[in-house]
Amino acid sequence: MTVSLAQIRETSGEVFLEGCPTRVVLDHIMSKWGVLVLLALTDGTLRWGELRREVEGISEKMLASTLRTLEADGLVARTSYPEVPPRVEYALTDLGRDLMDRMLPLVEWVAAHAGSIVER
Amino acid sequence: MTVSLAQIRETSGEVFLEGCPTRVVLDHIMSKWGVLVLLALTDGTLRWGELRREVEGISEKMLASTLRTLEADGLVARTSYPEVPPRVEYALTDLGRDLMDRMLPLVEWVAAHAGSIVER
DNA sequence: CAGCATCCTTTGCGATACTG
DNA sequence: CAGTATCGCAAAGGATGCTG
Repeated sequence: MTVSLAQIRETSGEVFLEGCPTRVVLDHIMSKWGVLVLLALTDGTLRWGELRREVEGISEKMLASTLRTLEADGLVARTSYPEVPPRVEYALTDLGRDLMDRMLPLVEWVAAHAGSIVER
Repeated sequence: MTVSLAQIRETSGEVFLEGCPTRVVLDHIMSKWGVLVLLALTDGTLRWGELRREVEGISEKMLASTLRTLEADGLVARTSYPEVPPRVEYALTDLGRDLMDRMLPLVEWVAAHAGSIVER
């Protein structure tokens, strides 16, 4: 056992309580589009249009709101260049990269097992 | 860097494509209630009622459907004892424990950082 | 106790059209 | 190009009541 649930309870014993900050952040980063956007940015900086194409199926509305949430959380940095036509780039912050270091093993595991899980 | 996105692309290069199995499983285990139920069961076996009380705020309907999904995915095992009154226990399967080994570090990180993230 | 069925409200989300 | 605004529907989810 490398990690214990007890440790989590110590750090934030409220995980199972409504309105707990952990639940809020969990909802952001583990949302359908949240993970995919974060995952896409793990590759490196991407522009709005690239992001939209990379995360297949995402609507402009959802991309916008997902990015705004992640930016507000300090996980994604938005840089806009004062050019014409406008160019805006999105990248993970240090915090975001820190997060993805923990999330990638999980996503890897899922990617490796998803096939056999779904085919039941 | 311990893991790379490239590895994920190799394992399941379709993560960013619609209908990809990885997306489906991701949606199950990273859903609002999915994580919390899995997390609760990391402690050990729980009965229906205990689960309902542990995961504060979950409705019977959502607990039922979440458990059915996770059971169908082979992550949670349901054991019903032929007694009166009925007793049903839920526990992680080996696959489920394997999954949680990867998810706990992530949840731990979130629990540790959620406070400072939300207060922005 | 451990659920399922039903109804009904709320939310998420897509589609479309428009702007700096 | 990189968004915002508005509409409308379908799905998520809550409340309640019923059952083996």
